[in-house]
Amino acid sequence: IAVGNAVVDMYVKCGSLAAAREVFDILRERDVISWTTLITGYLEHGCCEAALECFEQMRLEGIHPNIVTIISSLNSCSNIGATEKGRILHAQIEDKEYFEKDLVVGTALVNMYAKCGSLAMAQKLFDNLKETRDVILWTAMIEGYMDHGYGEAALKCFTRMQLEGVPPDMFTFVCGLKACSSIGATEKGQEIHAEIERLGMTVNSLVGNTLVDMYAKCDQLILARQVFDKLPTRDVDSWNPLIAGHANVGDIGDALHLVENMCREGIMPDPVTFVCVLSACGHTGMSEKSHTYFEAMSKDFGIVPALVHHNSMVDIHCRTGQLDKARVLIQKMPLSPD
RNA sequence: CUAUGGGUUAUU
Repeated sequence: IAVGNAVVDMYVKCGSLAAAREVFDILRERDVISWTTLITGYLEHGCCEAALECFEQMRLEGIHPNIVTIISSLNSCSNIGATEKGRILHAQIEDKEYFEKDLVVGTALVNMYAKCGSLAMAQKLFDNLKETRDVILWTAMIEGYMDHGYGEAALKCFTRMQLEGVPPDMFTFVCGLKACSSIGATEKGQEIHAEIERLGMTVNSLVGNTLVDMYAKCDQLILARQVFDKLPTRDVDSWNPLIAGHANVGDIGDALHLVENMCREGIMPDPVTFVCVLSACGHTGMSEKSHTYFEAMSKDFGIVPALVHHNSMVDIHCRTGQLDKARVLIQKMPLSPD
């Protein structure tokens, strides 16, 4: 049975969920590890509903979930915002008081409640963990506040973490910067920026790109540009926030210049770049130009317009009062409108 | 050394 489980796990880790399922289905015996391996496989492939169905199926077949199964399933709930199911899983933990104080279980619970927007519950469990709190737990809590519109609370949490002597890592910095973006806290952003510089973490492309995004979202385009210019490597994800920043303040000309410069450096626009460009058209009422860019997307750059792009086109025509045209666009969409 | 915890950019 351990060999069979290892084979299922191997296929999961190789990214072949179908093969994993096939082997799982012909196993002569299945234990809690077989099921948990499959459930985690669905989770890792983003099939969270399937993962949760699998959890139910397992119970129907009389296999009792253990704490690992629960942690994995809590993650599925986090990813799809399945609060009720998450609450039920939480209640199903045997030795709940014991496991709530376990860092891994506690973090999975805090993360689940935070992602589902039950911040009070997340905070309560977080407080309960007291001495053992590590950077991952802190980051889950900060991200929860940040993602639900509580930028101030997120920053307070970020500060408290440092006061308690837990050093932030790149994930924490990214959350802190996003919290600044969400409330336009330029000064706090600069403070965090200075710290990132001190630690030499600007060489990390994720952190560097997030800094550009933070300044751009705070409408500090000059500062955004300064960070951008100092990035050791620039990819499309470094250009996009800068382009979006200009697009959002209505600088369509500057936004387009940036796109040109990017192309000149050999970096091709991606679907996000075009959302920025189309959004800029919307903000400046350029409904005619938008068709040019929309067509160039597939013709010149080989990017198949996604739903967001079609939605942007609809938005542009609504903003310019061309509701009839917007209606036609919706009707003629090659994708099903949302 | 068969399964388990946090991550960046865009439209409404």
